[in-house]
Amino acid sequence: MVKTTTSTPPGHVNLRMLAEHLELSQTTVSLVLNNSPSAKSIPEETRKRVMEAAERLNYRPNYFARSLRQSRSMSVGVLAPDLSEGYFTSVMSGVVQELTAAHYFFFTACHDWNRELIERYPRMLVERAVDGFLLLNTPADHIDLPVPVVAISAHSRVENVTNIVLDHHSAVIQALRHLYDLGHRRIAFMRGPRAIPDSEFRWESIQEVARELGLKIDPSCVIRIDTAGWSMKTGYHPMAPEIGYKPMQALLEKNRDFTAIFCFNDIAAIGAIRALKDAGCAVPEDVSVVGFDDIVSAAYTTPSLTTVRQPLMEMGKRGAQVLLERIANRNQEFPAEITMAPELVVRESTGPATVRRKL
Amino acid sequence: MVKTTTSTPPGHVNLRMLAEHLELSQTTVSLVLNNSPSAKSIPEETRKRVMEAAERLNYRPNYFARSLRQSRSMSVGVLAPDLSEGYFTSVMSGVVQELTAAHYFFFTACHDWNRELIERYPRMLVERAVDGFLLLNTPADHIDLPVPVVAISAHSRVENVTNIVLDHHSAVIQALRHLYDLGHRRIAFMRGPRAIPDSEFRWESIQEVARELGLKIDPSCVIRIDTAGWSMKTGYHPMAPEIGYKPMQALLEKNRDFTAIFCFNDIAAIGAIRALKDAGCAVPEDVSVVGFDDIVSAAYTTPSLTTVRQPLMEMGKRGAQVLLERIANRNQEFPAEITMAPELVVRESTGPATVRRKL
DNA sequence: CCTTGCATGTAAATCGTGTTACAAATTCCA
DNA sequence: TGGAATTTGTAACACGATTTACATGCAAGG
Repeated sequence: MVKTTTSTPPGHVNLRMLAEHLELSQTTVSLVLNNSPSAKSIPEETRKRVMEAAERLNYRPNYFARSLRQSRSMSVGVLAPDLSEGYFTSVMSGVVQELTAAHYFFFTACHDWNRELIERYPRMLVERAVDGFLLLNTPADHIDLPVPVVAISAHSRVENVTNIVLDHHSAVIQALRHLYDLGHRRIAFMRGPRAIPDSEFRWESIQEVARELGLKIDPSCVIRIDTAGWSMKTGYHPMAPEIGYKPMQALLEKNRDFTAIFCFNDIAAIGAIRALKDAGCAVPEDVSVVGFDDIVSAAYTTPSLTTVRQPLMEMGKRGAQVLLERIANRNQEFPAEITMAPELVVRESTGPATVRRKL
Repeated sequence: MVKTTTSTPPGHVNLRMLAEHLELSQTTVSLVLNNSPSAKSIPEETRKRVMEAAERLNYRPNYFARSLRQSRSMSVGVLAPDLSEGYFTSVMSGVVQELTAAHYFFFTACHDWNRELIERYPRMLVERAVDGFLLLNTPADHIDLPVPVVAISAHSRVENVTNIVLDHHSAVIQALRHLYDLGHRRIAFMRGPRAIPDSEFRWESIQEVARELGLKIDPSCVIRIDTAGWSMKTGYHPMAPEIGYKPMQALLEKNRDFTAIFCFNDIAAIGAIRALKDAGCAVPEDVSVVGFDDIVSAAYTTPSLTTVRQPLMEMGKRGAQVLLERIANRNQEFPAEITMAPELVVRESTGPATVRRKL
């Protein structure tokens, strides 16, 4: 009995077959198809024959053979904490546009904040010969890779890494100025988890801007998103609003002496609003809430979210552009940091500070 | 002058170098490392030497050479409409768990409902020798692929495709029964976009169940999510709540004679609630809203969403399991369809039907 | 007549691994 | 002791495209 399932699809034609069909050598055909510089001596007539035959026989160069030879894969690795709502989704929508246009595909790897995975996945992807890396919200400090790396929302000054960062100072100024102008003086803060690179930078900007505005930060009004227990293995979705609900609830139990809260991101803000509501606080009448990111849902929640818009899609787009640029011209200079401008979007979750009765 | 930049990283050791170092042939080394059956004659002593040297020299087989030879890639292709909030994110969280555990990576391609891309991307990924496909929410009718395919939330009876589907009949019974028991008799429906495979199946179940319950469906109370204008190229995020906001708004302008609405998904429900609120209708006092999916945000919106929980993560998990199973045993029987059970989650967006004044 | 240059290509090496077919040495056994 | 079987390995090819180095024929120029 004959094997009926061949590994290559039946009609699949390779370079040798194409060359035989044309009664030319593989070299000639290859040179023409790749429009190689040393093919300039090949007459137009032959070129045309080759192109037509390739088209007609539906010739597709074997991806692995080609990659083996050129040692490049036309694909990049994307390293992210998780496939969370909001951040990942928004950034990637920009990334996808650019990569697709350049005929690049991408591998996604989720490290789930696991230190070991943050180091292992890049190595595994290098073995798969990705041409470059896109790091989303992932510390790049201890990563040493033989290919270009672009880190979005990270701040590591590492050779070989281009950082795409937000102007946090400007972001914080806009948010706090807005609250200040509404009369808020006692503002609570929900800091981001330690693992996220932006967290510390944002917090430093907050302290700085608070000083500039003459705002006192009451340590008992500062809470922090806790990543303990985050794990995809448990099936727990890491970026659920719960991350904001819990700390908000904890804060409300010990201290209600604030009229506004500045949350680390929109997801957490949605959770925080829910916690406020469950505790009998109206938003924005009793407490104003400011989020961060401006995810797509932010405009549709009730109340809709006042938030600092991070141009996530543009950051993804820009990041991918730079990466592709760096891949194409490996030995060229490249920017070490690109700063993007945030923009405050005022919606319903903030309002004038009112003198409240002690709840 | 000597080339200083070699294509392979300096310390990178290949099979030849490893063999030379061991003073053995490449064959022997290869046989041992792959634990090939014809290697059983190689003495334990030699095996051990080989393994140790490979470990010590940190030998990594070249991915392309290996794939070229074996024509398999240890990666699968994921085809989805977009990287939307909710659906994609939830399903993929399950998929990632399984693939990662099996040392598989995946390419993601977004077809954006473009017919041509739905056919082209699979071909491109086949060229990259993915070992199988996972189709998310994507029609598989006209796809003919030489590798195993698992379609999640599609209903195409195509040879070679395993479908992971929800029991829509059960889902609709639970939702409509719930509304019926709350006294609702005039129920509006927001149908899904034509492009999404689930849309028609869901709608058929709705008509069927409505008959069973003796509910009349008023055609003027049936609206439909419109995909016209969805496009990633425009930067418009396809799965924004806006998809529900607009049709709801349109419905309210011409007809307010209903006390509940059953939305195609949670994202649309969030948009619909917003539209209701903007039109002066309270949820659930004036209109009850039922969503579909139970995305992570559903529990945190205001009001929180009554919705039919689709076990998206489990569907992704199960889909990936089946795919890996099929890849491992190519010639084996496999299930053509796997049905998952939905579950109604009652929250705040539904309440008793009240006799309302004509608005 | 001999060299040079150009046009038009081709043979063969290369990338790194997996695998088939075979060789040399040793042991076994009647 | 001669032949078969087993052990221990190796040479060489396949995978499919790219690329270097070289070949051939022909015209021009000295």
